[in-house]
Amino acid sequence: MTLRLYDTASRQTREFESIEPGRVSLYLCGATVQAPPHIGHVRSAVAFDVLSRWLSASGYRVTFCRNVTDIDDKILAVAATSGVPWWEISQRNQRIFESAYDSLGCLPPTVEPRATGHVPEMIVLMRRLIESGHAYAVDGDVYFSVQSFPAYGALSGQDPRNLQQGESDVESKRDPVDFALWKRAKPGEPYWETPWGNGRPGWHLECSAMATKYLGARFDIHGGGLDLVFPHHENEQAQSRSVGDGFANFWMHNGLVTLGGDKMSKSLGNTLSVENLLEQVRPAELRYYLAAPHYRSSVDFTAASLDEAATAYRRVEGFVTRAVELAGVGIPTPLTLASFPPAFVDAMNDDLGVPQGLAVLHNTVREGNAALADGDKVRVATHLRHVIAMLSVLGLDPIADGSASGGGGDMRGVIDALVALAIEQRTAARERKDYAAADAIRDQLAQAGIIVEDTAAGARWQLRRD
RNA sequence: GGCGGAGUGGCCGAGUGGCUUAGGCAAGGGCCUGCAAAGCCCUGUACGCGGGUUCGAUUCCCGCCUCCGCCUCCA
Repeated sequence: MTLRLYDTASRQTREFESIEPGRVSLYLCGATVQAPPHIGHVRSAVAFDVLSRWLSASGYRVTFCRNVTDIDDKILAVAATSGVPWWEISQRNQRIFESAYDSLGCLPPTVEPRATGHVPEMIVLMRRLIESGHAYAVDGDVYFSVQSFPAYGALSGQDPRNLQQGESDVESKRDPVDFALWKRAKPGEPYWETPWGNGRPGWHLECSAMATKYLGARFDIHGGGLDLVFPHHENEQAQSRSVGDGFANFWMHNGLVTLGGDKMSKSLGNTLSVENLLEQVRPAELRYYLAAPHYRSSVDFTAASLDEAATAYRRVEGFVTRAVELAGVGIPTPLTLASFPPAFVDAMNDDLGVPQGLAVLHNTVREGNAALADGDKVRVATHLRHVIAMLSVLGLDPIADGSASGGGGDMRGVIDALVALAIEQRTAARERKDYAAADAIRDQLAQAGIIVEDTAAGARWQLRRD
C-alpha cells in the first residue's frame, strides 16, 4: 500500500503523489507568538512532526517550512498593556515556543521564516493582486476582493453569501466579506513602507508570501489546526490562486485539544501551558499522549488520560531498557520502510494511522518481553530494532532520553557504584535467607527513589520516574 | 441561519456489512517470585435513540437526540 492522506479541500483520503519525485514540500502554520505555547499548539507541531518523519522514512527528502507570526494585533495589544516593546514580546515567546518544540522532540523545520522579515515579498504579492484586479487599496489598507475570485469558499465549503458579518471596521471595504491583506498603521504602531502607505502585514498575506518564497508557487502539503481552515487557509488559497499560483496540493488539518469539551484557546482563557504539563509528566510521556490519538480526532484533555498515556509509554520504555541491557544497541541506520513491521507501514500509510500503529508497537513489545523472558537474544534484538524504529517515527527515543540506561545523567557512575554496594548486601542477605534485612534495604532504596527488581540475571535497578 | 465533525465495553481509543469482532489503562484470576516489582497467560461481547435496506448492521439509508468546531483573533 502506498501513502494516502486525507485532504481537507477534496474531503477525501487521496493517494499522495509528490509534485517532484522523491521530494516533499510542507508548509505548516506555526504560532502567533503573543504568549507561551499551550498544549494545542504543540499537538499541531507533534502531528506534523510525525508526518514529516514518516515522509522521510518513506524515502522523501522533506522541505519543511513553519512560519512565525511575529507581528499582529494581539502582540501589539500585549505590548501596549505591558509596556514591553512588541519585538521583545515576539522574540521572547518565540524562544519559549522553540524550547517547547525541542523538548517534545519535534525536529527543527528546514526553514522557520518570520513575518516581519518578508515584507518585500508581501509587497510583490500585493502588487500582483492589485494589478490583476483582485485587491484594492483604501487609505493605506489593502483588501482582497472576494467577489473577484469565484472559487472562494471551495476549500472550506463556505458560501460567501452565507457568511455572517465579518470584521467590524468595514466602512472602507467594498464588500463586507473582503479581507485585509495589509493594515494601515495607527498612530504609535510599528509600520513598514509600501506604495499604498505605511502599515503592517495582514495574517493571511504573510503565509502566502512565505510559503511561495520557500516552497514555490505550487507545493505539496499545507497544514495547520482545524480552526484555521476558515478563514485563514481559504484566504491564503484565494490570494495565491487568483494570481495564478497553484499553491497547496494537499490540505491537512489536525484536530483540536479541548478541555471539558470546549476548545482550548487564549480567547476562552482555558489554556494549559506546556510548561505546566511538563511539571506533571516527562516530555516523552507528553509526546506519547499527544501523538497517540489519530491526528484528525479531537482530544479532550484530562489529567487521568495523560497519566494513562504516561503509564503506557513506560511499558514500552521498560522493554527497551531491558532489551538494550541484554542485546545492546545496534548501529543506528537510516530508517526505511524495511525498518518496520509491515503492519505498521500499512497503518501509517493509511492517513497516518498512529493508533493502529501503536497496536503493532504494543504487540511487538509483548513478543519482545516474551523473548526477554526466554533469554532469546536474537529474537529480543529483532523486536528491539522494530520497536526503536516505530518509536523513532513517533519522535520518541528512550535511549537518547537516557531512560534506557536507568536515568541519572552525569551522576550515573557515582550512583551506580553506591547502589551496587547496597544491592550486594541485599543479595548476601537473600542468600542467607534473611529476608527482613533484604526487604529493609530494598525499602530504603525505594525511599531514595531507586527501584530494585529481581530478574533471572540478578537484581537490576532504575530511578523512579514519577 | 449556513458549513463541517463526533457519540464504541469501567476509562482512553481504533475499526469494520458476517471471519480468531484492535491496542492501551484500570479490574479479576493464574504463572513466575522468599515476598514484591516487572513480565507473560486468561477473563470482560461494547458500538446515542427510533425506523428502514439486508439472510445478517455498530458498520449502509432515513429521521431524531446530544455534544463539538468554523462562519470574528485562534494550532
